[in-house]
Amino acid sequence: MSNSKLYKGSLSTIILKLLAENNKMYGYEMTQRVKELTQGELTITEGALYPALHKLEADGFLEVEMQKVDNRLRKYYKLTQAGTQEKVNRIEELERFIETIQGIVNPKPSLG
Amino acid sequence: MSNSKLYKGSLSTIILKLLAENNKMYGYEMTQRVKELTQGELTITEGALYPALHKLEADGFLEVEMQKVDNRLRKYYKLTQAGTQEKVNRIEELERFIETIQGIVNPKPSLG
DNA sequence: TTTTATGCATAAGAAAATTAGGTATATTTG
DNA sequence: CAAATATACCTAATTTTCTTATGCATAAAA
Repeated sequence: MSNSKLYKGSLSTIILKLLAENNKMYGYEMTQRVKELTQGELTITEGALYPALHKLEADGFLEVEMQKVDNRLRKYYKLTQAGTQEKVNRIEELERFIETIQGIVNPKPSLG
Repeated sequence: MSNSKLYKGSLSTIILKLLAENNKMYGYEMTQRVKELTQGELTITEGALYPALHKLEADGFLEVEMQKVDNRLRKYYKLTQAGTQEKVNRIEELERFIETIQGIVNPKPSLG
């Protein structure tokens, strides 16, 4: 319940941000981290997450390192150098979007 | 230049908000108003706008009134009662999204 | 022993944009 | 006056990015 809609386009920015803060993470871990960070408000579905990770990797923003834990396979992702820069761009873009939309949704009454 | 990305899903919320503030507007006017309000940061393309307006109308949130001005036809939209309520819901949802994503992008350091 | 959690993945379909075009009238500019 | 720009609507093809529904496999909990 009370699940905030994920606006399309914001997922890869979230992934980049998580990796910028945590050095390396695996997919399942990201879904749990987002739940924590948002107190359950946002659920990243696996059907969205894995393709997004694959695309970021294909675009050269992430690199992969496999690791076996408890006989289960984990696919750890970390930012490449390009990914570190891309994270900066995407965060800027997201923050610009938020400011911009605030200008529409909470318009300041014009002075004068 | 410097054109903030429109996160998919936010357009219809913007439309509802504009109509809540202006009683009635026509499509072209909305594109211009958004440019003004965002100082050119956001450009609503017509290929996105018109289908979105038609969908909001089909969903019963908007009603239409034609008007001829200078021999050119304008299609004025206004909120229905359902549309007025929907606007409240969408704005809430958008604000929840913004808060939620702030929690990821600008996480408050945990206390203690 | 069955369900839940962990961990990856893909495929079908829907939603919502972008891009590129089309029509038409009015106004501005060279 | 002709050409370009602004006003005003529209749609079709494509792309992007989700949701929903599966599937496989191991580990832990009920």
